[in-house]
Amino acid sequence: MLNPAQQQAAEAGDGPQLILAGAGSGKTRTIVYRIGHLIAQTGVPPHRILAVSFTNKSAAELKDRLSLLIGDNGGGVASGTFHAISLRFLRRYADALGYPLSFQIIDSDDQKALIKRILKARNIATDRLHPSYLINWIEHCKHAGLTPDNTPEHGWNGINMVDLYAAYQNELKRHERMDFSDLILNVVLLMRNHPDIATALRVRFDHVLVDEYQDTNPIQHEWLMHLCSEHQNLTVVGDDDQSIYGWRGADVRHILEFERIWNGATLHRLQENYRSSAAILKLANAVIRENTDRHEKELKATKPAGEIPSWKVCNDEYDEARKVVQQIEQWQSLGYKNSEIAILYRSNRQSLPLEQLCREVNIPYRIVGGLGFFERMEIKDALAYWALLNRCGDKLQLMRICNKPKRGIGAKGLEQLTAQLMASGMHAYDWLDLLASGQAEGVAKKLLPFAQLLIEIRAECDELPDRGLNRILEASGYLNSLNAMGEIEAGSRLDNVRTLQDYIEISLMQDLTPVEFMDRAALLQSSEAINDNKQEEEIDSVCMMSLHRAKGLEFDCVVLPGVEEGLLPHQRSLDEGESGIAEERRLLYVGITRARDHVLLTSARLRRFYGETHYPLPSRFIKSMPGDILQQDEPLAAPSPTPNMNNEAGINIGSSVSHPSFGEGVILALEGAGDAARVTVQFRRSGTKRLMLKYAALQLA
DNA sequence: GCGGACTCTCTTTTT
DNA sequence: GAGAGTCCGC
Repeated sequence: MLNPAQQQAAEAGDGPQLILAGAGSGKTRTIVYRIGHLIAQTGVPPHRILAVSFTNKSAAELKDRLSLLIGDNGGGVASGTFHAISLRFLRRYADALGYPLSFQIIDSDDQKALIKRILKARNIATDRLHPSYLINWIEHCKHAGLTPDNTPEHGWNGINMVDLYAAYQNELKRHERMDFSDLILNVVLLMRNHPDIATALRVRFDHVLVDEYQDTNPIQHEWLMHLCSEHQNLTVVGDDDQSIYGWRGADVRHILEFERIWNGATLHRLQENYRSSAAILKLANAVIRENTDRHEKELKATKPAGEIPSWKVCNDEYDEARKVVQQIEQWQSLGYKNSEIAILYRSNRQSLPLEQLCREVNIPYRIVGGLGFFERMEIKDALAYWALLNRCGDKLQLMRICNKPKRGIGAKGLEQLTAQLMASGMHAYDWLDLLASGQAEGVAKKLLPFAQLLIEIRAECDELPDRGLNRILEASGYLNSLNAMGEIEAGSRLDNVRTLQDYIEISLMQDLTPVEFMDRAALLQSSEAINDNKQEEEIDSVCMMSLHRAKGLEFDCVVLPGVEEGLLPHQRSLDEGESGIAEERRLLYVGITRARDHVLLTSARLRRFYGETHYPLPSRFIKSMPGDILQQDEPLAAPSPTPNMNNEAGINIGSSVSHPSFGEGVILALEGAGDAARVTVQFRRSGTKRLMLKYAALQLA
């Protein structure tokens, strides 16, 4: 079943184990077998084993495979994402941090709104401090394990950032909310500052296993340290070449220096790739080889050569979509199922033209990720109603829906309402009860019918399969307010609400409490893993998702669209310099190694982004793929030099030039001749411009 | 408080 | 280019 290296890793004894597992080398399989080995051969009780992963998808897969191997639903092995496991701990101990155990999680939308409110209250204009910059900075602190108390002073345009961090944390606490990073940080704080809790958590597990270890950030590292320092039974599996979460604070050094950090760690290497054809691996190896600062290694193919991957240059994103569709149809004719075909892009917005064309030619597709189901407005509204009805909704949720549908509460009224609610010191749902009992004053009177409705419906809730969701949405007039939005929009929103109703019914059949359902919704945010009825999977559809989301997955056929400068590598990472580019290269490597049989890369010469037109060059990564490992439909070097345009400077298409005010750029096109000659230049910083060659004062760079 | 017109930002990636 | 956020007149 396992090859010798996998078996050695799976059956290793106690103590820290580092499994360096290349793409497609049977990583998850090895982890699952190791867990099986611990239980069956070593006699470790299943519930004393903790398996940690990063994404819901890989957590779900681990669970599935464990169930297959061990049966009995994985036999009670504790598993989940860092965030989900942390939440489980916090639901038990968060009171030690001054949080009620019923705290909720704030999603990124509400987080942004909260940050904006804080900035506004302090008269800090968004052009002086951009909200998302502040959010990123705070997250950065949290990933590093810093609280407002021990964060070194940081000024930005004369603004004290640490103050804002503290204010944000206060607001969160006041609203009884934690953000995603808090989940991890707060568990660490519990373990740092509460020896009794630290001990309780530490003795809970005898073995801890971590998947995708290359993506751990310092706070997760400390989290593991606390749990494992005593028994040292930490098994980590990962691949430094697939580290793609640097922006989330992931630090490859945790895996590169694992043996130094965990004394006496045993190293296992899995380098045989069972997934991809030799031709695909050749391409992947060529790409990743260019990165420095990595474990020197090369994936070994176990499969025959197969088809050489190809690269197509397209005119624009629609032409690209057409070529992608053509390729998909060809793969279909070879007998590949849609579900074995994936389109993996760098940025979610790239899906738009692809979706459009797939719809036109009737290729069923499924978008994984993008705007998450639980992030949609109508779902957040409906959940707020439902949570208040089921006595777990909080102030933010009441504020969210108090004027949906319109109840005559505007900005002023909202302010008063918040003040009243805060002054009461009550839970939002208790306060509504108080209103219903006739204690409403001022604006609060406008909420009276709603408060009474809640009490009325609660009485029948236990009988209803969705615990009153539909009743409250109907009776409150919320559904009508959706209907008023126009047929098409209302239709899809109502569909979503109905889907939510299904999810709630499923969760109730699984005996989940309302709070547990809210947790699930907050952590999953997209709807896939919640979906037990396989309805969606029955439609055989092409998968579209970001490269980040594709990590850990595999498909027969993979399309990587947009292999261009500015997209892959992404513009934002270009600005970060070498380390940013190295991560982009790993991203491409991850993309290529998802494929078993076929890979198609595409680049567009013209691409529209927020209304602007760009003329990207092919990705620099293409240069590390010579013609014998990548079929190119176009010669890579200088795209057909245009005849001499009578310019002494020797400027041609593809020439790098510099302009006194626009800076560096690349020539995209030449037209006309002599004094009338014009050039189109794509400047690195100033965008694309069409200039008279004679006056442009361009210099060859 | 509401609705319409206007302006401006946005999306790199995820829990 | 779309959707959200802001401003203003009613």
